[in-house]
Amino acid sequence: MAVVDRRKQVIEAAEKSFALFGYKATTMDHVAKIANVAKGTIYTFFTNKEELFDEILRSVILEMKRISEQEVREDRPFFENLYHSMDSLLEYRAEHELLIKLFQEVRDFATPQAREGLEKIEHAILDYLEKQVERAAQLGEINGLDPKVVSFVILKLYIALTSDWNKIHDPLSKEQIKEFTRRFLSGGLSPA
Amino acid sequence: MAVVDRRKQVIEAAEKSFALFGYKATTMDHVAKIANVAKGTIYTFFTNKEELFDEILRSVILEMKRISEQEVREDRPFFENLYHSMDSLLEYRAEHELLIKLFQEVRDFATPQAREGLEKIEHAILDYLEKQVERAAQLGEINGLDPKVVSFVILKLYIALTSDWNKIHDPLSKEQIKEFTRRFLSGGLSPA
DNA sequence: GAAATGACTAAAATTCAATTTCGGTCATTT
DNA sequence: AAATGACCGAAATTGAATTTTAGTCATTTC
Repeated sequence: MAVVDRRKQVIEAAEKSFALFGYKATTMDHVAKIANVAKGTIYTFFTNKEELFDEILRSVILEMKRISEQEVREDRPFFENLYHSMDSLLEYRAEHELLIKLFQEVRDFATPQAREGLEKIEHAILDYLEKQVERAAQLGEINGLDPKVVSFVILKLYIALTSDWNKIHDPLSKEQIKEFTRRFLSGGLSPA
Repeated sequence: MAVVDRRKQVIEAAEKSFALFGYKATTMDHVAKIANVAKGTIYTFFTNKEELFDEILRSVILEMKRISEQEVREDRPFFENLYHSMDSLLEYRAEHELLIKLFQEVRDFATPQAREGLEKIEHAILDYLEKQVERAAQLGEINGLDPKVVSFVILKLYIALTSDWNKIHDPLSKEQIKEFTRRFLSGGLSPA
């Protein structure tokens, strides 16, 4: 198109700035500058800073959904799909600049908007996980425990192994995590 | 005894004050006042405020150990013992004034000493849990997954169900938690 | 005349010096 | 020898002055 797409410019600038400086330290003036746009222009597309942030989050969530769906094959067993989904999801979570920055911000400054943002992402993951769990339950691949609780516990399990664990021990390798979750989720603690 | 036990007076005063005001808001002057003792006297027993706090923590940990051991019968199955231990432990954690105050303090002020205190307690629980898990593994009651990881995951599972869950949903009843953990730990997600 | 601008405002955040609080000491008292 | 509490310096708190920033809107641009 002949005229520049200012909305896109704003979004791209905001993506960069939020990922680089986090929510609090991103100023609307700065976003406008990077976007090569006057500040007022931002407000013709987004009612305020939080809305702009929301837009970025929405696209992150969409991207995460796309990534994890890539790993799912309808004909593969639930555990296989689950492992690949969680693995790529948590890798994304651990490597995406914006998410890293938001984690830091929550830890160091407790910025409410950053916390809420991460909660939204976690919620989206849970929603998606729940659907997979429900499907597996219907196919009789897993037992009938409440899918809401099951998906919640699965997510917490993965976070425990990939991140909480590292606060007191050396990180587990991907192979160790895969092996542990496979055995733990498929048979619990019962002897083989 | 004829002479008053000043050490005991100090400890009791500190227990009260830490439980009532948390770490940061407890002043040595105030502890001295409650204990009916001059401030200098405290320093003949404890080198500094952190040491005094540590003394209180140590007795809390001892009390938790006592409580959870009360629930363990060598002749009962591992899962039974585990459930009763965790249940009483987490109930204690949720009801003990000092621990409640420390959780608040970590949440609201991020006081390092309060955080470290809670970490010490969690570590003590993990140590104890690990021993139970090792014993059960030796008896062939559970499989041979790494006891360190298993106990870590068990603790995280209980915390997920008894406290994390409540941040987004109505609390689960004790019965629901018991039933879920029993089925989940003994058989994973596999169909019955 | 619709879209874009950027100077402007009110509110929020930051700074910093003055003041207060508090952990820890130690000369004196019991 | 044990206990005390006035005292000290460091750290935390306060609040007034200053700066920053989200959001507005009269003006300009195309």
